[in-house]
Amino acid sequence: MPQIARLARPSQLSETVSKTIEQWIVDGVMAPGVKLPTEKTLSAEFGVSRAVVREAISRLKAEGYVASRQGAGAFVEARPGQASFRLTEAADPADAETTAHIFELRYIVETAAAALAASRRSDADLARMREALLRMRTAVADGADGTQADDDFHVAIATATGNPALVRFIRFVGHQFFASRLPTWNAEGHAAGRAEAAQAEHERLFEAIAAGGAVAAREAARNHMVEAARRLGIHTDHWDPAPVAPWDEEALS
Amino acid sequence: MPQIARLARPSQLSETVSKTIEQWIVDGVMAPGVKLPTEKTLSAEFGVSRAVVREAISRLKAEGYVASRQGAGAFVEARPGQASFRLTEAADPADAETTAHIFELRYIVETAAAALAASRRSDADLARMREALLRMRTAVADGADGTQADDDFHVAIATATGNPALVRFIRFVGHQFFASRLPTWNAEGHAAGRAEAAQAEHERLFEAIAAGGAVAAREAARNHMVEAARRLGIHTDHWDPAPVAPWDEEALS
DNA sequence: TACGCAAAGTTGTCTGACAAGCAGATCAAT
DNA sequence: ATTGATCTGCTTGTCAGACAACTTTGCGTA
Repeated sequence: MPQIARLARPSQLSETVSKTIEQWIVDGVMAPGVKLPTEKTLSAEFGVSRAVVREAISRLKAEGYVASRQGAGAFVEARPGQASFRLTEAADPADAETTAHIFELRYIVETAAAALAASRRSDADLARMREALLRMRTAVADGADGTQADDDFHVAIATATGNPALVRFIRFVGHQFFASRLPTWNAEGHAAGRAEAAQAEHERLFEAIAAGGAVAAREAARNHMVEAARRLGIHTDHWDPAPVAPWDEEALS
Repeated sequence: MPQIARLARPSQLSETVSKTIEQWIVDGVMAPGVKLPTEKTLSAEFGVSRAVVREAISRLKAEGYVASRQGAGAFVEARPGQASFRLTEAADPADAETTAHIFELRYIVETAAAALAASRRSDADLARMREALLRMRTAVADGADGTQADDDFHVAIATATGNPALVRFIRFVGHQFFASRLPTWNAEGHAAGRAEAAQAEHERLFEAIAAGGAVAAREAARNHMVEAARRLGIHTDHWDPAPVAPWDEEALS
């Protein structure tokens, strides 16, 4: 069955206006902190109604490029890091290749996070991981749905890194690809032993992090992500194996 | 001089509506592909004008959570990966700690990208890197601004990975933190030898990638990112050193 | 010079109208 | 029975106007 592509719709005026202003900002034509032209001016210049301009500015606000103050105007956001980021182009299909690329990025970040979690985790972090692990153990034993516990386990690892940007990224990707955990945890996954295999990987990952072994944690996470990819039919041969090395763990303290 | 916090403004109605609907989506109350209530219904339910609802939906569209079709309605986006991601909370100040966290994430991704670029790069990729390198060489010689060439060099490396998600991420973060390159390339940076030092790091990174050495590329990128962080006053002692190991490079082919 | 106030300007919200497109039902032709 | 055409009702996209809430500017007074 060939992938049926979505029929393209004409862009809305508000999207066109929004993209144009975004380009001004990205190209540096409008610098951070600078005030945008008034809605009245933009309406006249673009030849559209004020409502269209307002919707365009709403888009820019949602994307973090612009902040507005009633009575004062709309300003280019000056704080770096506020703009939003998308893993894909709007026109990208939800195909296997796109998913594989994102999964590779996820692999890079999650293996690094595991190593960091091993060296930075607190008792509270470990308790959080343990709790999620227990829920997954129960799910395996009962043939039940462990996807949420699986997600929570990964977020707990990210939390142990103490880096909010990492937490936000891992949480975001985990949610966007929540469906990727279904083949592991659905009835078929249980019957085929995939849930049990995933759980063994989780247990190993947890042991490494609890033991404070950054190298072991990295390797356990790497293995888990590779196996997870395999369960989804994603090829991983060309992924960076993130080499395992003799390691001086005292240097991490 | 203490950081002066922005005075909080009341949320706009459209933002409140938008955040509420986003929560429905994130919590799974509204599943991917499902049709949102009509604008008329949302307007009545939230007790706001239709214009506010439209602005809220414009926000959700900008964030990739929703796609609308004229005459049909607005639908929860079914394709994973379309939603947008922000590295920070809207209320986060643009302080050094936030920047450091983001820099660490960038470090993780860019060091991995360098290793991948070394094993996957094409002649065209190398030409692109060389071109950017040459522009930076000229900037060092002339005491000129090399920030754009610096950015282009990093994007060329990301491009060599062949992973569009990596390219998008590195390009995005590079643009958001464009200002982080100024201390290297401004007059003071030239006078203090920072531009020259950065360029030496770039040259080493390029040599490793050109030679196809994933381990050497990783180490060169790691060193460059750590030095770049130091130039910005960011502490890197607790960063994952991404160990260098004896490596079987045949396994990468 | 500093403060208070008014006026002008700007964003936020509401309302109403019409255009453009979609979904579903119905009917006719094959 | 299936396909194509047409119609109707509904929904989103855009426009215009009005008013509320807030900000900025300019002027007058102490």
